[in-house]
Amino acid sequence: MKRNNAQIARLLNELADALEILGENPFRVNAYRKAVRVLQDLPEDVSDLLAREGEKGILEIPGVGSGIAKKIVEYLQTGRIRKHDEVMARVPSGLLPLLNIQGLGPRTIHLAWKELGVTGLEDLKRVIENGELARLPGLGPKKVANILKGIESLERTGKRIPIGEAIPLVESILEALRQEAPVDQLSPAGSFRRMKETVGDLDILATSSDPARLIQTFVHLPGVTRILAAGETKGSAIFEDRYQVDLRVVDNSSYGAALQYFTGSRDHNVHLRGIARERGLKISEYGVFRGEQRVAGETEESVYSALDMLWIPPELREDRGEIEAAQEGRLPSLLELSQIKGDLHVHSRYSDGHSTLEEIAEEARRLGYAYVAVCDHSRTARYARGLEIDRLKKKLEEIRALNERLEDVTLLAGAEVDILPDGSLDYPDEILAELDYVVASIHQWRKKEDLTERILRAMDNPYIHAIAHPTGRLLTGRDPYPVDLDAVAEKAAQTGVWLEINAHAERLDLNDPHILQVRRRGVRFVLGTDAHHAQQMWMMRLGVGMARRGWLSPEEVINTCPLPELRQRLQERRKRRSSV
DNA sequence: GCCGTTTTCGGCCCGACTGTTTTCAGTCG
Repeated sequence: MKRNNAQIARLLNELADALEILGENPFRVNAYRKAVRVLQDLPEDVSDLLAREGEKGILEIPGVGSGIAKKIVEYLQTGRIRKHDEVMARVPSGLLPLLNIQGLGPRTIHLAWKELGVTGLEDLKRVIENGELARLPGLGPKKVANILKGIESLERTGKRIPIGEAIPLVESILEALRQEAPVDQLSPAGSFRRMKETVGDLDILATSSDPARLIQTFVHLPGVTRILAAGETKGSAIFEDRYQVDLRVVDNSSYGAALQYFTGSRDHNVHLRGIARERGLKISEYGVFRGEQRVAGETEESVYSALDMLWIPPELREDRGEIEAAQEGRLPSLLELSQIKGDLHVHSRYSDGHSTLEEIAEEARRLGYAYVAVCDHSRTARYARGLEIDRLKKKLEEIRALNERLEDVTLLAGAEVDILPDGSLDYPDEILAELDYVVASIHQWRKKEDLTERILRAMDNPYIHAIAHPTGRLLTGRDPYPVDLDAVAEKAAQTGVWLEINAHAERLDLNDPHILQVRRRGVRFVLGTDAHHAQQMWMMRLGVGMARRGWLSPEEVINTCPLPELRQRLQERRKRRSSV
């Protein structure tokens, strides 16, 4: 996210928190939160936008009207937002984080503050312990116990879950429910189904001949450490002290409406509801209604169709233009996992991977791939047992020999070559020329170093095909390194270098906002799992998820090519550069 | 605070669940 956008989003979010605790009009609070989400998603820094188009450009950001536009401009000019300062002066800052406690909302925080003088977490724990909180009107022992558990849960984890971590859990739950309970239809929903890079709660939707029994089975599955709710239509449980999973059971006639509703995103649904209202329709999780009459709901297709639009793939449902595209019949034909012909970034035992070439080939065959590129680290990457040239040559020989024996799958001799501080590459050109496929990447950099120039220079080398994990971010813990992605994308389009969508669960780099930012420049993308064990090659589906969220069609992704075409393209890149 | 092919004012998604209630408020998604 752009720096000014991130800062303004943070201030507006604080402002929203504080106003909520003060009891301000919830719609106003919501307007701030909406602006926060839009700013976080905006591909351009608002200062650039202001410089280029003036305040009118700011006003064109959806969800930003005159009030918030003024605050954005004020921040850019003074570094502050007066309204934020004023409101923050009225609310103890220690109260804001309390909104993250499950079971505790703004009304109760307000009450505890005004009645008991609570100004932070320590105060809150005190009035829970001494029983004061439970004596407030509307509260009682059970609510307070619930809040206490919310505090414990937040102190234990509180973090969003990477999608790659959620997938095995959700699939094991779905499997268990199919085996042990009366289920008919069953699907994940929520941000998990939209393949967001991190998910909060996990949502599952089902139909059943015996909903009560299904819900009871669910909340008593192995792994459940706490039951939050178990009603007629909804069960909610914490798995392994960490993952909240909600199961909702609905009637077959409203399954599609419920799936649509619980898949979200919230912004997508709000937008849909607005369109429904204009047409005298009402959408709920039970269906689409005209007055009392249900006009759609059995399938998701029927819901979208009732609003005169095409069914929208879940990965697009973020209110980023997909609704307009669906109305105008111009939704993209999205990349599918089944179209991926090979993995173009896997490590072997030669460097820091754990699988042999045979094991990698076998897994590729099992996944139905035609090829897989084994890209081990180059010599400078000593921490990762990067290959000296003699070992690289030995690997080349082994790959050639193995390819003689392999029938369905071809191994491509590759390397993940470090881009050195001066922008040169970690192997000489004559060595790179012997390799089928070369990705270049940065693993070491100085604090505050702007890496743009280094990457741009590397792209002048005719022997590299792609830039691996172009922003260097790690999903949990490390921000992107300072790099001007627009400049990189522009050069990539010029030179025919591809940009990697690194599908590793800990990276997802590029992610969907990055992809949306750069794809309009006409760059091509390549997917690689960066697997360090053959068993990690399943993560390709995470990369496909990012690509779909980035609106990519198969033509934009190199590894949808069959092997002969891929070889041709690999050669073209080298010819193209040498003829310039 | 935002927004507008019925609106520049009056809406803004809305239902489930729980706990505290004696008909509903708070929280959540």
